[in-house]
Amino acid sequence: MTASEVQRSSSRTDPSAPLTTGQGFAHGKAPQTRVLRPSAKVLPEHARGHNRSLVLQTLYRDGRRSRADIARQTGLTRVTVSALVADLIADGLVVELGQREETRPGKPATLLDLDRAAFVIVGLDLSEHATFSGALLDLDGAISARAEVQLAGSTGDDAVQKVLALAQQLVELATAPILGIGVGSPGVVDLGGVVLSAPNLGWNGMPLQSILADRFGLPVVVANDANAAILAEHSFGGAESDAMLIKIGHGVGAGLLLGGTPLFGSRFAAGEIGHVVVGTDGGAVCACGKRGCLETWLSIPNLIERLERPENAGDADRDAVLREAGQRLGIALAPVVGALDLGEVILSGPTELLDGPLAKATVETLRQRTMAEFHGSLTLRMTTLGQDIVLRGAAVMVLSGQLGVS
Amino acid sequence: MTASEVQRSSSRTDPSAPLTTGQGFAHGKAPQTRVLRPSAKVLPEHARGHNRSLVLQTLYRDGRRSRADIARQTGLTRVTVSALVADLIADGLVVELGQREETRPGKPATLLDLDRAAFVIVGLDLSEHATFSGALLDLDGAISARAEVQLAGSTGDDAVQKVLALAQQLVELATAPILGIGVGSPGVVDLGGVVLSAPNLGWNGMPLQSILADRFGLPVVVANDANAAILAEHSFGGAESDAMLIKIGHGVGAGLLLGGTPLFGSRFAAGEIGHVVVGTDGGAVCACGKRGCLETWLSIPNLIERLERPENAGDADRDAVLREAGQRLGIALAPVVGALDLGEVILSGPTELLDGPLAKATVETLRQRTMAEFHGSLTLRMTTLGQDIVLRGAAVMVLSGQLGVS
DNA sequence: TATGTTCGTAAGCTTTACTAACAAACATGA
DNA sequence: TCATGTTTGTTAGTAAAGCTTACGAACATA
Repeated sequence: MTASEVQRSSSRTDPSAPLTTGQGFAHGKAPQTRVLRPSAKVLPEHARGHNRSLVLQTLYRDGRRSRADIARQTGLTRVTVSALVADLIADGLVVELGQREETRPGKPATLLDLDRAAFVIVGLDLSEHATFSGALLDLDGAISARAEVQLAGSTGDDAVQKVLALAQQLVELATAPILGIGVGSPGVVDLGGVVLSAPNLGWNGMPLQSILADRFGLPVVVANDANAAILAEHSFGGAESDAMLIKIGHGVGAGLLLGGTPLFGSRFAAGEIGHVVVGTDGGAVCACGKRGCLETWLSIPNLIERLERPENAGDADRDAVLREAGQRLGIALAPVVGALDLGEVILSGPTELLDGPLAKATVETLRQRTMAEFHGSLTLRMTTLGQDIVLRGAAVMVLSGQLGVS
Repeated sequence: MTASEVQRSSSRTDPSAPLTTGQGFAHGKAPQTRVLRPSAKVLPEHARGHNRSLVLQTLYRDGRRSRADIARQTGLTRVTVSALVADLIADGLVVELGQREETRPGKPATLLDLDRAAFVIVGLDLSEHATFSGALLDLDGAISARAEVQLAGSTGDDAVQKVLALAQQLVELATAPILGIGVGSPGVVDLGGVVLSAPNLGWNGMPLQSILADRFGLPVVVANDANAAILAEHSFGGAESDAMLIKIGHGVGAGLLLGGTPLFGSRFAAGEIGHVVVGTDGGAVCACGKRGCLETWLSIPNLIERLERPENAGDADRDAVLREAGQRLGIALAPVVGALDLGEVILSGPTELLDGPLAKATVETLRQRTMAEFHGSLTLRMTTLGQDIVLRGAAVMVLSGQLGVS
């Protein structure tokens, strides 16, 4: 059975459309600017899709449950759950595991679970400076194979070709049907997976999602790398529903999760904080022309440059540099944390630089500059997902879009 | 027909529950922190409520339409629209206006409209310093009667009594059934209308919504004043779906609308930016103990105090004071505007102080400190709704909660 | 006057999830 | 040992929702 057969089994033809009506990442939220038609009509079959996702999500998160268990947990009846489960088994998404061992009165339950080996997801991370990396992930987000291509200075269509080659490698490695391809790209990406602007790659209005969908005939989701990262942190790293992830690398970007939903912004540029000016006391000149942009304080190349200066050779000097960077981050984040009432801020990037004086200074500055009574419980921590955070976020986007699960 | 009969006609008993399943303000979004049951099951009747709201919304916004017009606009069939409209007419929400005058082939259409005089809304604004004000509003948000009570230093339960007295006055003034009571309160308000913290009124965990609902037996929505204001600006003032409203008065607060949905924050304290520290160069000591809080620069009492100093008597000096306040606001907002990719910032407060050098300096500072290429099209303007913005926002909350309309 | 168009409604169908009822399979206690 | 109670999953029938098809009414136009 192939992935496309799964789609056919629901008599669907559009490969990029979600299998269910779960709140898909790329398809769920319309790019509403000033909606004329406030919301769409709802048909009974939409409710069906929602409940299907609900069952799937229950199994995804808690696994090894009987139909009766699911019924109790979701509030649906056993009859309805049976019907939905039959659908899901027919689609190859759910399998019966046999009877429950546990000894208790009544007919023994037949345990179910997501067939976590039935599908794989292709995840791509385009956010590193010199390398495009990719992986095959299972439905739990575990990585079973890796691949990468060197960018070697490619931009524009050449860079697209590298993406296609990388995806091709991974598709060929797959030993199970592919549920979809998720891509975390730098820059500004709209809801249709068009990279509106990624200066380092020379992309302006590059329709990456369509290009990949046309090439592979699979569902594809393309989104900003930091947005992917915050989704990964939410699904796999235990992040709260109101959280912000700061991705510090060659540049500085952020992903925002508000009420469990990623924020895109009015021009899809939410989280682009690298060129916000920090403080009222000057700072270094930035590539963008302004003075004191967050990136001049915090990007890894800038940090390393300052750390390698002769006058910063000592441990105390090194700490001072990191502390100052952390303070600047705190100054920039304080208004955001205050205005959004965030519960959690997560840092992603090189641990050896971020997880120490820098993070400590950031959280201290945040506490000093916001209302302690409300934000005293603010958490700041490093990501627990390491370097694979974007890859795993890309998988979450596919899971969310195709199964309504996350 | 009374308002409570409307509810009974749908065989509903809970007066605080919405008539429809529209995305209600107070009831729509669960206070999700880490949801165990991801989302609720969906029954066919929920779809019905949604479509009912859809029809209502179409009539609310565009008015004077036939059943066939609505069908074309919503995508529902004429048959379904007829059934929904029959429901709405039975509930007294919609009336037939007679046949369309316009001469064209075919059977003449019967025009429908919301019965905009059938209900009134009680709106209360508790955000002023010395006065609670209230109004009766029709479904279009127009004010037909006003009332107010002097606070006279009341706090705690005394202040609640003043709210009840004000509401009582307005309820007695009503000449049509009351759709509900909307309240804009200062401080932190949770989704159940409990005022968690409003220092000036001495409220801590005050269940204002329940108190009002118990007293009047009507649907009640209580929310933060700035949140109410941004909703008013969205519904009546033409604000975009990603916008922020800064309410400057005795304190400084903000309301955020992201993707058309108000933001509440992880502890319901979203928008509480008055005590965020601005800049890196000190500033006046604030009542909260910190230095350089936004309120020390921008609150009206602080502004007036500085303007009335002898050394600021000249026009140029006055402008300098206002300009500095505007710059400080811009410094605080820049990271927020950048991170959220806001399209629009709206100021609410005394026009004579805000709408001039202050607003000009704010927008200039914002442009200087964010990425021009993305935020060059950022708009900053005064509210068009004047002093009644919170009252009208309170009405929007009731409309949204009871009819799924806004 | 005949024709075509549009509106609103009636009748019947499909889909959905519900309730009620039941057989199967187990534990438990008399 | 056997009757009883419990739990599971399924079958059958019902209610609600929106759909398609069809039709009469009311109009404009050739």
